[in-house]
Amino acid sequence: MYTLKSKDGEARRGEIQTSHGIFQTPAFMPVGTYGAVKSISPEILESIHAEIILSNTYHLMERPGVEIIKANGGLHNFMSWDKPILTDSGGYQVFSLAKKRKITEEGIEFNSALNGNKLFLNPEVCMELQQAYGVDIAMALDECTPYPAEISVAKESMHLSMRWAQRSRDAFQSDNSSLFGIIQGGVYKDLREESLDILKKIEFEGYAIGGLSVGEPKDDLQGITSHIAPLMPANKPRYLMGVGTPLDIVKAVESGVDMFDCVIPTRHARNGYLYTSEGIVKIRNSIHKNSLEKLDPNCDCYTCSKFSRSYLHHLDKTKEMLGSTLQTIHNLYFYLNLMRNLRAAIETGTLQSFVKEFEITWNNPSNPNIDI
RNA sequence: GGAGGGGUUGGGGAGCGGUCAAACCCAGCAGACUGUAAAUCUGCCGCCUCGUGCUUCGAAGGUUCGAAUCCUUCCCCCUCCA
Repeated sequence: MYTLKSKDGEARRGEIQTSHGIFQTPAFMPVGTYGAVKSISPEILESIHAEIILSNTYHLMERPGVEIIKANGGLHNFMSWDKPILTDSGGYQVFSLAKKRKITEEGIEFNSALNGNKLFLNPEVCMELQQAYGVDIAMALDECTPYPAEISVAKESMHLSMRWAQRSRDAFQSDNSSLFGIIQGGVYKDLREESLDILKKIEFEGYAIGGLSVGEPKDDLQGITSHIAPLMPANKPRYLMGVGTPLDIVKAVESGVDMFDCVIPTRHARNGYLYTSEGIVKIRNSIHKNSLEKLDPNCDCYTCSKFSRSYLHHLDKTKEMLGSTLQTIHNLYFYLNLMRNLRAAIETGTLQSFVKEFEITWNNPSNPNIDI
């Protein structure tokens, strides 16, 4: 499934084969929680060269429900996207919907936010759902350990995730899709190593680092990632879940991570927070009201090639749907383009200088337009 | 001409003797957002020398310890009847 094409330091340039085609790594997966990347169509996704997207097992289970997706011929057909799809298991919802769920050894009980119905998710159900959706990459059910967590709590939580990982593996049977295990262990390196060892013994088609970017300091995010990524199997994909800012991603690629997903480009786009070659542009701010400039003079995306900042500002202020669409196109283009540039840098062995250059804009406290 | 109802801080609109610089919504200004309960949320939004400070609720008088709130006159607006 994974083919390594070249390396530059720890960084890896590769590609991953799925039954819905190949995608290049390092890869960024736009998030389409409910089977749609918010505000843009699959056609647009293809036009900005998205090669794989992420969707969500739990949210799709709640709405529209697995039966409707099955009746539509699977998730690809349902949403008319014929490239690879990865689904998160719902493990993150254990964390983000903390007030609405109960965790036991057996699984997770959710109280639906929609109608109060009791929903139940355990590794077996979770695997069954993801296989019924027909996704290319399924994730093991895990508990995303919150931050901060005492070492004893993080350890117990990690071990639960590992038992669930074994059950996920046992329940997952498929010839044309893959299952990834998820490393937990909070900000504790020894727990992370232990978690990885357990998962390696179980054997998955890929391995993910979970439970990061949940509020921990940047040093922990980078520290844990750079520590654990190089220890992950070299012949399989490495996926850092839920990360992150452009700088987070660049750093993690340097550490040898292959796959990313994050709501930042899409959610921030809808909130008028846009990534450009010069830093952040908050298009909602009044300073852009009269600007005839392009959003990013160095960007080739549809939004930047056709519209002025004052138009984007206007769309955002009037809450026109087109504003969300154009801004999402731009932010995703920025992310996908960044991944392209990273891949090219690894291929040519110039990642170090690429990162240095990147940090001039994105890791410079004296630049007001950044997001460290 | 007759009968009623109104005029409140940018707009809409509460308040109807003290707890009112005055709810709430919109607009405006800024901030947040990392495996999406998020096209969402938070803060600010009369003035200043920032305080038991000042000036506000159509205008001017009055009652009262105290008025956006009660009374009088005036000026506008709206509805209905002629």
